[in-house]
Amino acid sequence: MGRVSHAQAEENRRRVVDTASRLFREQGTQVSVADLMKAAGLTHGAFYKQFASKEALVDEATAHAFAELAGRYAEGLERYEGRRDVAQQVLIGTYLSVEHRDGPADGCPVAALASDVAREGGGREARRVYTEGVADFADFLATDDQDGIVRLCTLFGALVLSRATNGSPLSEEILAAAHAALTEAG
Amino acid sequence: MGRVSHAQAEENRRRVVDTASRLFREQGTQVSVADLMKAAGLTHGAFYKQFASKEALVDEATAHAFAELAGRYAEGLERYEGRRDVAQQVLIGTYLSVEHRDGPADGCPVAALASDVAREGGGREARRVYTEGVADFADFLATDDQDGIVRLCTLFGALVLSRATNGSPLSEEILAAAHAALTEAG
DNA sequence: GTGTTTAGATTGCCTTCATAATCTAATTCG
DNA sequence: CGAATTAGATTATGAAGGCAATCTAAACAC
Repeated sequence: MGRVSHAQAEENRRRVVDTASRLFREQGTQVSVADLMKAAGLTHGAFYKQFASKEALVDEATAHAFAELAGRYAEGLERYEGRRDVAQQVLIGTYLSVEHRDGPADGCPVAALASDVAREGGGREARRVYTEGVADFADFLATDDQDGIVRLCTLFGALVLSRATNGSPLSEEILAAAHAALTEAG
Repeated sequence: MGRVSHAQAEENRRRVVDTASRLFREQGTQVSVADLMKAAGLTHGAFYKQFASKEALVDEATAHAFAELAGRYAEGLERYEGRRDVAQQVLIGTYLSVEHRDGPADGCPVAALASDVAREGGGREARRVYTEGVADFADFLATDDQDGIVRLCTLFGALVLSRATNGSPLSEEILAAAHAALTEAG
């Protein structure tokens, strides 16, 4: 109840950010501070000792999610030793999987946060981080004869549409069609 | 202000649905009943004389938005006398315009409602209507040598990403890149 | 070890939400 | 014209929202 060690407090803070970054991706940034803190195993009153406002947390959680994503494809590039086309194909395969569709919480923040970022005010940190993440992702997806931006649109669009149509067979058709298109002329 | 004529009441109801379909596309389905009714020129108390619940209105407004969309490309097909490729190119041009990016309120519901529909419960009417709309849209976009689903993913993905990155030059780059890709091998 | 600091809990404030009941006036129907 | 109906306004209710003040106990500094 009372106080807790510096180390513990920092770990708690990290857990709040991590939980937020997952919950925001899953349910949107409008999840309540109370629900969020409950999910992190704390009470909502503890929140404002660590964060200035909910907005500040949204910014921080967004950055956290994008840092994770950046790490993931840096890791992929490293594993395939600069064979970028192979790393791309592997990523596309997992990106367009039903697991990714059904698990937005630890999935791509570009897909999960698109509408929240779009509806936020224009001058926000979250938007800057998001835009940077989109640019990096597009760079990663570029091929010799195809624009990375266009490939990202297709990849991203397929995931978001498959989520919105989930429950209908169309959802899987979307994943399959986009996968085929993105792997043929890679 | 007491009662109002049958005709007036029906027109009011229509205005509420229409306002809702615009506001939901612009700000998401979590806009409050009070704000919605104020925008429609009525008080929030009047709402429940016409609609069973907010959920019911979401369903109805979603269907309304999609009916409008269906009308729009039916009209396009008609205007170009079955020249489907021409109708497609015209639609793609307006779809990937900055006007469409900046005006979600009377824009494509597939793009505007994607995340709201995805986060709604699975068994909802809005989701069924949405899925049907996606299928129809994909059919409309198909070409001889390209899958309509994939083209829809690219088109839709570009618009949503350009909205989320709006304010950065990347936003316009996305629109331009997708436009080029979708018009070259049409 | 004593005193200060502080993480987290508890509680409360004020706003906003969806929904409902009551009130009011006008329209519709006989 | 008069009675019944009803659209919309007003007001109420209870839940949930963000945020802040206070409380408490443990961790640190000395």
